[in-house]
Amino acid sequence: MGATKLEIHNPFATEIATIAKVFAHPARVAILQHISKQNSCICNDLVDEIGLAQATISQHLKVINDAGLLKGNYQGKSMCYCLNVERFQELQELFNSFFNTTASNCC
Amino acid sequence: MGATKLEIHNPFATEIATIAKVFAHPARVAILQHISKQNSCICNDLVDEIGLAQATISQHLKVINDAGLLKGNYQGKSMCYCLNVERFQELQELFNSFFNTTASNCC
DNA sequence: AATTATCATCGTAATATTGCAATATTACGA
DNA sequence: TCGTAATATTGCAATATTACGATGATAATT
Repeated sequence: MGATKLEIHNPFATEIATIAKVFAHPARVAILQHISKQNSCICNDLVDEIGLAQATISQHLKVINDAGLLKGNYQGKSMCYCLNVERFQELQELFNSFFNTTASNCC
Repeated sequence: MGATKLEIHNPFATEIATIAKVFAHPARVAILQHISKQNSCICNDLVDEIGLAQATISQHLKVINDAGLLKGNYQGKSMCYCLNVERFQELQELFNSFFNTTASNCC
């Protein structure tokens, strides 16, 4: 007991929760903001900007990337991260469909 | 080390993360869906519907309630929960403003 | 008042997440 | 290919979250 019982919930609820988890940490929100603000950005900038260790930033970037939200390619010695805007907007629409259907069903 | 360094992040990022956390568990998403679908609903129904123990449902309801998303009042022997639609839409707008500003800033 | 039904809270165990140091990997220039 | 800079991965400690049984509180019923 104690573990999240993921399997018992309906797929849509699980999907929304999975997406929400990506945004459920201020460091990841800040990283997304910074990446989009900079057009492209390297991990080292984020370390300075966010104020966490390089290993920690890299770990958060992995979570964001696993959600499909990054496009990255090497530029010289460093990674150039860029927001995958299509995927980002896809998640926004999923969220909005949850919000809209839930709210409209209500009393 | 290991603890979430909440205090170092900008207030907007922290706010978005706090909101996202509410939706970051499938049980809470399912609870919100069920509450809105039923117009009003009592905790016992949720226990049957979601498949978690009463204490666990109650705990999730507290998280949802702390976010201002519930209107509840006693109805006979049981609590009648109802979605606070105004607050719900407020959170939706906050989310959308994050999505929109982040996406529009991008390369 | 005792009983019953319903929900909240407490205590605790199990699991997940966060953060960092140390180390590994990758890419490039000399 | 050696050295260096940048990022990823690993391992571990600290903290947070999730889940549930037990208990407590409240309201309607008996």
